[in-house]
Amino acid sequence: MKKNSKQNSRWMHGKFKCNGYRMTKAREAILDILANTKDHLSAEDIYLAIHKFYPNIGLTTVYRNLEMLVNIGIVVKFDFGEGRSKYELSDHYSEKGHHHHLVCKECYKVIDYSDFMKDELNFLKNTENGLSQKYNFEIRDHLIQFFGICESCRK
Amino acid sequence: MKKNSKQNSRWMHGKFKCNGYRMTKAREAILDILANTKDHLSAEDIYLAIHKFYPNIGLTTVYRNLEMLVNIGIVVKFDFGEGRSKYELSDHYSEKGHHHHLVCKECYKVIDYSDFMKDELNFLKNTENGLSQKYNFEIRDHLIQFFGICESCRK
DNA sequence: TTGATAATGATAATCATTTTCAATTAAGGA
DNA sequence: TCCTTAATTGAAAATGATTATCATTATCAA
Ligand SMILES: [Mn+2]
Ligand SMILES: [Mn+2]
Ligand SMILES: [Zn+2]
Ligand SMILES: [Zn+2]
Repeated sequence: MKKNSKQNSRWMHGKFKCNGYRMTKAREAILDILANTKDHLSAEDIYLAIHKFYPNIGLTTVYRNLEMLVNIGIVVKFDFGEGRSKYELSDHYSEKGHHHHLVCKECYKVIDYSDFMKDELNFLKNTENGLSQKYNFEIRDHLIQFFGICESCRK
Repeated sequence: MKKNSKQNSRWMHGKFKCNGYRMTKAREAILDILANTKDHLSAEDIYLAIHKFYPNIGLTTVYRNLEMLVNIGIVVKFDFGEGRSKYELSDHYSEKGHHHHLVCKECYKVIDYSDFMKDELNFLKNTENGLSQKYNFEIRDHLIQFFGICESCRK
């Protein structure tokens, strides 16, 4: 596992405790993997990565913990159309910060972008206000994705 | 099935033929169901609806045809986080026109909206231009969804 | 150190979606 | 209308991701 395992476990400890959860090796390891990749990983990807260091942590545990981490808002789950979910640290806990995705319909490559966020914010502020009012719907999150063909698939 | 089966089959015929596909009872029926609902239906929903009129059309056929209809752009497939895909006539072939969705995280109710499309268009034009240029990515579609809590789940 | 209980792992079960393959059918020309 | 042929279909089995079970283990506040 990477260098900053210790730090991670520390700042997470609080978050976990106040939700009635315990800090375990598996959770530490999952967060570590996610904190040290720029990719969007499947449950199995994470399982395999962890398996090298902790061969006794099972795929089931990875699934269970990912669900929990998604619930408390530390991890985000995505469906890019591949037939299995991909996970990533949520904006607030990631170096990436708030961002969205370009998804290649051909090879499923995913590109993070955080350009034009000023425009987005502007658009969302107005739209979210209007929608939540009109439909009496309390908006919590938004999902924005662009689908198309990536550079290498175009050649 | 509903009244306008005949019309549907007619305007579709052309689209199918020029793609090398044939017009079959199953396809006619699927389009009929989709054209006459405001809901977002799962493959099984569609299968069950068809089954009343054509008890010999199987779920497999529904899946196969939905995939084909998605490929030629007549139907759109959505993942609202429920664990199974939902289908809807694509904007161009639906009375709804271009729209997006509010999805309740609690009960998975889906609300169609087509408000603030002027703002959206404005935002997208600029953003899509910038992104496709910067990442050398040919944008084909966009997905915008708002997640939150619906009126009845809030009570 | 200990007790209550959260968490785990191996396994089996679910469940949506696909694959297989032999039988059927749509469509265009004779 | 009749034929030919390739597209389409249905039943059944297979796949593959995710979840449920349950006995065992680990965490952590007291
Ligand atoms: Mn990302
Ligand atoms: Mn819709
Ligand atoms: Zn690609
Ligand atoms: Zn709801």
